Amino acid sequence: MSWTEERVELLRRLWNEGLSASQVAAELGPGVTRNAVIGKIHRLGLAERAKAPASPRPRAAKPPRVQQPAARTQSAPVMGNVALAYSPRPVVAIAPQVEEEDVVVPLTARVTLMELRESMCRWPMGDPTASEFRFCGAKSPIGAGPYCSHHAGIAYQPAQDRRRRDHARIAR
DNA sequence: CCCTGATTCGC
DNA sequence: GCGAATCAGG
Repeated sequence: MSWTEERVELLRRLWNEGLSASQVAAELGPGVTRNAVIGKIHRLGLAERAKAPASPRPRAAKPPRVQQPAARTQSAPVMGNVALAYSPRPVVAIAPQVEEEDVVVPLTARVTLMELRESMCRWPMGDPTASEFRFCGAKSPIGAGPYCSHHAGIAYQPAQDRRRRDHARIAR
């Protein structure tokens, strides 16, 4: 890939939005590294941003906050074609309202590609083409394999045992 | 270990 | 110009 005008503009916008280099790189698509972004940022001379907090790590949701805004203030009605409007992914994870959904073995984290670490289970969950696509994300043994113990158990089964097993639940 | 941006330097 | 490798730091 190359730094086309569009991509540079996107780079500028995202960078000025305050996204980190790695986040910008992720938005620009696979194949773009944070180094590439940082390099370009410097070449463009857009280094120091308005605010460059040293390490704005997303804070893990802490709030036992049980207070509900009595009536959520209506957000202003959006007008016009909003389909193409840029809407940055929330930098801070939404408070994990741990629904009782997947109470199955691995207390999965459900991570995005960006959030995926080497130590996390890469078991795909859901439609890879959908934006909601996530990986299991549960902790997987050090350098053991790509999956957590639960999914490893599913992935690596003796051929016989696997015959005609329930293939329905791909996302599990 | 996770991450951040900055710099260098061969290509 | 580009960006991987590296550095320095939280």
